[in-house]
Amino acid sequence: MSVGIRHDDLRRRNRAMVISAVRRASQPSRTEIAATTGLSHSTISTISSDLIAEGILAEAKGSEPVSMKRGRPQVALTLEPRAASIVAVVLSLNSLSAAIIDYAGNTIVEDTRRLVTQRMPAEALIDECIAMIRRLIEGVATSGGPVLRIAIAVQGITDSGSRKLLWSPITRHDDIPFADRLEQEFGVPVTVENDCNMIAEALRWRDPVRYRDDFIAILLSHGIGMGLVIKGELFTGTQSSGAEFGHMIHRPNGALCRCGRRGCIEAYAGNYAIWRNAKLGDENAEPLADLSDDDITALADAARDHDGPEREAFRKAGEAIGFGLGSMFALFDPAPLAFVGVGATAFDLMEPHVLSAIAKTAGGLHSKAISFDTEPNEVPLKREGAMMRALLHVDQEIFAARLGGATPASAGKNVA
Amino acid sequence: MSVGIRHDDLRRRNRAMVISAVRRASQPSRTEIAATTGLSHSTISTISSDLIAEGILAEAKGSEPVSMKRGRPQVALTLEPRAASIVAVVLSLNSLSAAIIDYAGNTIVEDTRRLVTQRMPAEALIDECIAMIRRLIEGVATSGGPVLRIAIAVQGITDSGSRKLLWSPITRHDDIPFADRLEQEFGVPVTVENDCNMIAEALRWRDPVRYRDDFIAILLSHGIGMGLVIKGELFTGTQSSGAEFGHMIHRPNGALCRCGRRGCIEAYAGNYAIWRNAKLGDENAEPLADLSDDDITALADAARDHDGPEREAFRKAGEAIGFGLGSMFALFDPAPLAFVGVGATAFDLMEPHVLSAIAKTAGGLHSKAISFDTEPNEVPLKREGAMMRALLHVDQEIFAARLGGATPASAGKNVA
DNA sequence: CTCTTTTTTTCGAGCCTCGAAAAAATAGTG
DNA sequence: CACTATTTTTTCGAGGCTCGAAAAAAAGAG
Repeated sequence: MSVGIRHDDLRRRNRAMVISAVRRASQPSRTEIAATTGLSHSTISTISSDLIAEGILAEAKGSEPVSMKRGRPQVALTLEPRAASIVAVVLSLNSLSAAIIDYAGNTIVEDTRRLVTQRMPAEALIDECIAMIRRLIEGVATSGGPVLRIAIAVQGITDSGSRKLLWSPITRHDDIPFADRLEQEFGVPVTVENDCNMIAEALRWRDPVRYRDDFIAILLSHGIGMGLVIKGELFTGTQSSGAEFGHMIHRPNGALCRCGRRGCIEAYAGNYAIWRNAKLGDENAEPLADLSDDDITALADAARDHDGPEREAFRKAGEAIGFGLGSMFALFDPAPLAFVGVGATAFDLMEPHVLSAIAKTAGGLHSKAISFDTEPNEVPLKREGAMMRALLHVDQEIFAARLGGATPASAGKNVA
Repeated sequence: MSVGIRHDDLRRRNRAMVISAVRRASQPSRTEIAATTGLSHSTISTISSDLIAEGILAEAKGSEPVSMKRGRPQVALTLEPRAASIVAVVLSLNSLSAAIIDYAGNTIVEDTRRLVTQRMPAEALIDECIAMIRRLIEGVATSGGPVLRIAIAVQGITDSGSRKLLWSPITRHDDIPFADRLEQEFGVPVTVENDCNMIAEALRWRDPVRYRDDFIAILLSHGIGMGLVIKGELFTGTQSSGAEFGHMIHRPNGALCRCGRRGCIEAYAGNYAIWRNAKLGDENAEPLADLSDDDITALADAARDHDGPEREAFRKAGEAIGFGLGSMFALFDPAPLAFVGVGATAFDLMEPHVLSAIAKTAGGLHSKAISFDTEPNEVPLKREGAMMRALLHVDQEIFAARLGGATPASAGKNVA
């Protein structure tokens, strides 16, 4: 059971609230923070002056004095960019990219490389990550705050502790201990998380009005991924990263899936499945290893142009997604949807079939709560998501907990 | 966003911890509470003497001095039965039952009636509840603490605020405002919740070792219901009680379901579906309104006795449940399962097919985490679940929040 | 009867948040 | 340009809460 609240937890939590309020709002004043947190002005004043003294927050000097009201003007608080930095890594099929990002969320430097991930040993994958991160860190050695966290977004299933890549389509190897190895190497906490979960995290920050407490991000690419936010929390499995929408069963004993099983949603709606249905008309054909985005847009163009196997393939994909969503909605009710990835460019071909399938399910009851949005480019979302995860960790676990003025890492600046 | 922690929240939360520790453990001493909550002995001492002074807890006098160690013996703390009482109501197809239960969880008085729920107007359902509760309360007017909460467990879907019965197989009417009407009538907070969720809550208290942070209770009866606990929390929909396992889609456009749609799991695994498959062999036949338990056990006996349509019907049921579980496990990983209700007596007929279906899904990966347990009698579980919900509310929301010595019920004592 | 051991209570110290009042900083006003 | 009204931020004392240490309480052991 959860443990009692000690006296020092209180400060820690309220510091976390203040930091979080500053990260969320754009340059809030102390008064605004008091309003959103419900804490008193005196408390906010104390905490924020501590945070400023510690070099975590700063007063925004040169900004617009937007108020134009009478009275003492509000002073906007910002995150101090040099308080820390983090590394966001995105590892996908045949591609690795990494960026160093400051505490305010500005990218300082980034790099991308093509790899042949499926032919590399597990160790080589780890080594490539380490090498890229090391190059980036060395390149910016002098500027910026200390790196306090590394977050990796990866295609595949990770453990619920975000330490290992349990299974991934980008490699034949299992249980790759990214977090342990990178922590050894850099002496900084590291997490590996599912890329679709990171996409969901990113959407929340991009459009907090639309994507608030409950929404679903579905990645339509070679496979089908999902990131799920329910009741304000990223939804993960109890043992793994979970939320494997693509491997819910659409038709028992149905089409052959890349995972080796049959009837998964992905086996109807993944790019390889659409291609297979359109070109081969054989649900049991071995899935292709990779397809270019152009292959898919070509299929979509053909489907838009004339009736035929292409159009039918997209219909089947939409149907599989719709029934799958209907089953999910039976569990937790409908929520706004974002379709991400190259498949989203063809979503117009699937949408009517998605909707008609949902209408045949329990989810159809509240179909007003369903809305679709599409975002073809998933890459920046993955990076933003990993970035936000890392920054939030620094906010909540590191900076909120620095009590008593003892600020070990950052060379003597605060303490006043 | 969540609000900052005020100074008085601290006491409230720690009082809640202490009460919860006493309810969970059997008669813990102050020392044990300090250990499980992580709070200091002095804090526990202060809080528990407050709670005793307020008449919420009591020292167990006549109990066994079980220790036999040296030193000052521990004094066991108990819940004071007369601190409060609650009403637990269970409303099912053609049956209404209610009980008054004291703060320690002992049933003081109970009653059950048969009703013809499907022919009653919505108002009549509410009125029957009110009448039964009123009779019970008047019967025990003098003894026991004041009624502080009423919890109703009902078949069907409720709203996420637990105020209304949105839809139910027991009546043709929708949106029945049980909570509002009963609150008006009794002046006490009331909740209506899905019965399967209450079953899950009850299992947690019956066997906290097996059913801890993650487990699934599936009710096999006329329809199929589910109560889901994930990461220690009862899982509900965002707008409704959710967790409608029975209406996940097993076969798109498949068998006719009681809900009017097609291919739901329930349309293969509900009692009416098994009966229909065994007797009529027609998936499209209109579902029967009701079946007796004997009808099902007769089918099960026949299926055990010889191969034939009965055995095949149970096979189809097991398959539907298995694929459904597999799809759920794709979302949040496998968890221990409890099959509850009359269908559980026939679970031996379904189990191999459930397992073989799961093995064909992503859930099959971690099949070691799956364990089955059966409990044929769901009625006491529903009542216990409703009881625990009500008691926990009193613990957490009412008694934990009685701060500042203002204890209306108990005459002035603490404050020192 | 005294000593040892364990539990529970008491007491002062140290934090934390809060409200009220003071200080700071600006726009309006004549 | 001095003064006033207004709004934000800081300061300060009060009140609460938890904690650790020490004291008190309540047994069994010898």
